[in-house]
Amino acid sequence: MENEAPRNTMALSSQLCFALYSASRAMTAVYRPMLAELGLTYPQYLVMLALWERDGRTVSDLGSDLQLDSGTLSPLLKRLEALGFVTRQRSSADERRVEIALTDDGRALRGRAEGIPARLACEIDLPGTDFAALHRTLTEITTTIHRRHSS
Amino acid sequence: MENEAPRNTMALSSQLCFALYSASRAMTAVYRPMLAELGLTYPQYLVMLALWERDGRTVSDLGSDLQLDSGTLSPLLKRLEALGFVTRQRSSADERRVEIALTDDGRALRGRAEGIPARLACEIDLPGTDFAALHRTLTEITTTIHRRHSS
DNA sequence: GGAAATTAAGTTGTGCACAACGTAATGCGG
DNA sequence: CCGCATTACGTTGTGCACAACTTAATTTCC
Repeated sequence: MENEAPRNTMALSSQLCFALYSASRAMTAVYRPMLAELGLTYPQYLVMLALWERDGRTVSDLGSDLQLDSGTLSPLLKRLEALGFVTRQRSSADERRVEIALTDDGRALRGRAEGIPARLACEIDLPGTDFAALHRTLTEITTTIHRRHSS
Repeated sequence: MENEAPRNTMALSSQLCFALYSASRAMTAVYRPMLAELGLTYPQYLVMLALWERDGRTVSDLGSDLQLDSGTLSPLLKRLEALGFVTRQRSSADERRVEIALTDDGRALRGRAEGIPARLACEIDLPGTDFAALHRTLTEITTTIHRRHSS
């Protein structure tokens, strides 16, 4: 009972942010070898997921989905283009925009990626864990932060 | 009812990993302006938290706390040394080790950082959310992944 | 005691994140 | 229609993450 101030407020292990940061990196590490088989990094995989869902988006469309700016996406998309998975083309209607479209190889990659969510779920199988609730909570935190920050 | 196959398995928004990744980045973004007042980045703040808890650790001690390797920590610790918050000194007992110790400035910084967890909690206040449960679940995921990967 | 394995840090190179800035195209108010 | 703000994308620079490698010190085992 040496101190009755709020207990452990500054302990690394008690920080929610650190738990998030650690869990996110650990999860990415599980994906890494699976994605390496496809030749993708984890952020590249997220971009491909967005494009498989809806093809032919602009850089800023993708940016608002992933909450990434052009400083991150521009070089990433150039690498995906160099890998042959997407094309980058200036819109003729609005020369400021760059349309990102899947190539045949990019579309074909989806088939090879389809097993990943299941393999992942298997690797992090935790019997007592409600992943749906976790997903909801995380999404709510994220959207709340974004809402407050943009106001 | 267009399709009875596992619904949305490949949708970006349904990926737990994406929810983790987004929440972690959003949370870090909330910290950034507060930490900027102290002159720290977020990973530097985590290292300082670890040192405030126990001073005089080696690089690999810190690495096992934060799950970071020397490739990340060595330059980060050099920057903390340049900022005047830590010293780096080869152990005389074992010349391979480098002891990281807080300077007076480094210890003093703790006082200025003490308000941060509370300010943070205020910024992401979500009435219906059980943060303790979230913390437990995230920690369990992280430790499980680490346990399985090291085996 | 000495060779070989192990451990601790550091370095190099790649790829995010993100801030700050630059450029060019578009929209818009007068 | 013209100046000016806005939008879209790109570039530059800094700082993580992480893999792969290097160097040097220590441990282990014969």
